[in-house]
Amino acid sequence: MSNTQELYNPQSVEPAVQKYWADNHTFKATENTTKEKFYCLSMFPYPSGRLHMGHVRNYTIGDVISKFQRLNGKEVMQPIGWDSFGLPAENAALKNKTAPAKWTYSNIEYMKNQLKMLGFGYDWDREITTCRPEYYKWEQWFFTELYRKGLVYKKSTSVNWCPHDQTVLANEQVQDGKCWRCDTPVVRKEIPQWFLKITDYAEELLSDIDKLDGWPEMVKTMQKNWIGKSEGLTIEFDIENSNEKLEIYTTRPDTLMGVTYVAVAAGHPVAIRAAQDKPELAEFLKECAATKVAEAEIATMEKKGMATGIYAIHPLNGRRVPVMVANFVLMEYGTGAVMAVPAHDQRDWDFAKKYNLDIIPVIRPQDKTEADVSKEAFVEKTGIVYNSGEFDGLDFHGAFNAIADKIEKMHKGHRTINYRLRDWSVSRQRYWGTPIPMINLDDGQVVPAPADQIPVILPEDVVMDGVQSPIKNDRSWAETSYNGAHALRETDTFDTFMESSWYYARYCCNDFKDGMLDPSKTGFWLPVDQYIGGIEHACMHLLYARFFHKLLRDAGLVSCDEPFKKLLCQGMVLADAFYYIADDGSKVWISPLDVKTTRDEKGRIISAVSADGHQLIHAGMTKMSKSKNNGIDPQAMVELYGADTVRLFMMFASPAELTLEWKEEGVEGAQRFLKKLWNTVMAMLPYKDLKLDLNKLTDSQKALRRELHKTIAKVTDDIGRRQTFNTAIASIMELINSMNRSSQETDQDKALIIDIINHIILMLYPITPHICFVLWEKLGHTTHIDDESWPKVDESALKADDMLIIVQVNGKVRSKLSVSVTAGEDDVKAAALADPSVIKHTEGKQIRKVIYVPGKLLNIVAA
RNA sequence: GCGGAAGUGGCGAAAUUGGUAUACGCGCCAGAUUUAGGUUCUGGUGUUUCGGCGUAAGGGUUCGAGUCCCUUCUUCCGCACCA
Repeated sequence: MSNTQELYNPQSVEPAVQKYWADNHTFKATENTTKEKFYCLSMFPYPSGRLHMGHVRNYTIGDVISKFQRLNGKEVMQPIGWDSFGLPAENAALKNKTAPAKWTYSNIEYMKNQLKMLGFGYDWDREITTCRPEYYKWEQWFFTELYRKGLVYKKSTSVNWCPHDQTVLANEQVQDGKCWRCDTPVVRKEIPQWFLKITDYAEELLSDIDKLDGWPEMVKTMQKNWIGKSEGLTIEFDIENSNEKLEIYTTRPDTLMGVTYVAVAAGHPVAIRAAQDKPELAEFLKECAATKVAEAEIATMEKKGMATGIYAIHPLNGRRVPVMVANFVLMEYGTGAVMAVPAHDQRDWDFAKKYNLDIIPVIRPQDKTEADVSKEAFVEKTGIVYNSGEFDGLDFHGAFNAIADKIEKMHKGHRTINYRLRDWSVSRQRYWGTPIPMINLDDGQVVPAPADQIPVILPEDVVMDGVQSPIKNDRSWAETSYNGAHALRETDTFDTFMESSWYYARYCCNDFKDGMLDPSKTGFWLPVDQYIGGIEHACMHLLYARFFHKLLRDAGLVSCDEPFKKLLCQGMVLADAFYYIADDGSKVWISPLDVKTTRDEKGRIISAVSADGHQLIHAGMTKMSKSKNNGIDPQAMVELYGADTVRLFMMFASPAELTLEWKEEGVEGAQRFLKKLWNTVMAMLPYKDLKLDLNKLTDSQKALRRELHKTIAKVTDDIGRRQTFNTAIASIMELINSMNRSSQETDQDKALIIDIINHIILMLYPITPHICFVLWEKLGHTTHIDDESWPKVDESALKADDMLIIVQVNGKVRSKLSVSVTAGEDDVKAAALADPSVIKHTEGKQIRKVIYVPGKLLNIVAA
């Protein structure tokens, strides 16, 4: 390499290319009807202050897909915005003695520049910031519309309550059952909240999952399970010496005759009434209220219960069964009461053993006369009913129907389709969110805010006290009037999932002033062709957005049934974590950037030492986090290696759906690849105008050109269909390796290499756009690479004269034969049987069978 | 607890429809270049008693299994107020 040759310097290349894109509005999307549209969307970031590697991974994937589709002739819209309401802003405001709004806006400014440094092709004219009234006013308007349609209601539900601060806590703010601010034990408390009737759409949300061809199976399965449709029976139990009824729901009516007790939630009216004259029960109800409102918490805690002293009457056999209060029964699910069949439900069995309740088996295995329930419950649905009088001998379905018929005839219940999905509680008792546009009149009536009071503006210049929302503290904010009468505004704000449920639609018309959405624009762009985000959103965000989309459709604002055609869920970003134990016994975590490792001959890490000389323990690869001090700052990486290197590494190191392990050596490898590419192009520049004559190719030139076109086919398929970006890059690397090994003597050789280089640069452009932009220019092209087309496969180049046949004997590879593509099965068989290695392994044996997979493999079965 | 994934060399991974296990990269080893270190270049790199054996463990289907079926183990993600 000559000293005068220009070196690869991403720090000068990248800002220049980014400036060109900004000046020329290269990535502006218009409703250009001559091209097919492609809407590519990455989940918008919460503006936490700085971009993290998870963002960079998400947005790199989105940008690669966008630039690929662009070269494939699509009108691509790739927008970006800020999911800017939320809890962290309140905490940060308190810590930094500022206001959530101010903190949020300055974060947005900072992060916007970080996004620009990475070369993402966003249409910045479509930017959305959800905490701006121009955005949330439409959300408020829409909510009042839903209220008028009867899709909004108010009911009481449990929240985490800190008795000391007199405030509601998020699950995140409850640590070990205590308030994170004051360490007071947290209790559950019932407060009235606004709900959206997502259950009205449960059936459609479930059945439309089958339309989502472009979604990963696992996400669809998770959503189906989340919605949790079941068919069962609602049954009324009479209460002894009372007119009250106890309503329960079961999916196992076949076991009804085995009910030995009924369990109710601690908040159930029957439990509360029973506790009035039983102090120990009242004490137990209090204990039950002392847990967090998280399902995982409740499902894994010790199951506890207490008898109420009340008895229910079995609707079929009249048996007196005790009513128990159980800490694992939730008021939020179903009716807040369950029937218990300890013989055929493991949780009921454990509970019955613990509290000495009867266990009566009523289902036996098909091949036995009795079920053994002495050690565990018999939970199979495949058994036969017994001990159940007239229902004896029936199977699950037979018993289900017979018992359901009987209960319905007795007017003691009815068949019910039930969903695990619960209505969406949208009220939050926090400040930094969209004010709920409802008004409480002095006479107790609640009405939606009239159109002329929308937007209900959230004041931005506030002082946080760390406990109570400023709009709850400031009564004057709530003061309003309704039809001339005095009234008070709702001071709760919306769940932030509200904003993220429709932002994708607003991007189509972010400056539209006459309504929430412009149907002519949403009709053009929607549905989103490709959505990209983390798997952690599989159930909640993606389900809420699908629900909202159907609400928007029913309001005539969008015209399709589903918002996201294709979905890609990217994996987390991990990094090495190292620590040493300090004198006080605590772990001191050292950033992987400050650790020196030594390896043995195999490359295993044998020791790790920190910059200040501490021997470190390697805790393995874990999710990047503050607590383990293993977060890698994307900006520092871009400054050190350049955006193209960071992007290349991210796309190459693992498939998009799997976790990505951040390794400095790997990043260096990506940079080495780009340097080599740069140097190769520089060295070939003098020959850039040589033309390839396809009629005069030698055999080895034909072979290399075949490899080029095979690579084009593979990269096109890998990026466009399979979305396996890592293998696309690997095959480009293989092509470069072959090219470097090839002869470079003649003008034809050099012309072929120039041809290959031009194709490689086009294929790498979606991944490493800056270097490709510059190299394309240097190769003398008169148009910019942004305006080029994706390379096409020349089918004639793929034709080969020979093919490789794998020859196996009894399934083990014994030989590889190169035969003419015209060879048939008999030719291949004859050649294989003449092969010395095959002869050696078939000697003295009889050939029983020969299996031929045309053009690929021949297996000789010999014994 | 419930629901969803993942497990292949020293490491990240590849093998797309049941048909060559380990492509590509990292690391490591050796050599060349360099005053030295780094850089760069070239070659090697699952294991082995050289028959084989090898895809978390065990079993099964098949001419043929990383891939399909059954059992078990381990790790990760979500569980409704973090976003």
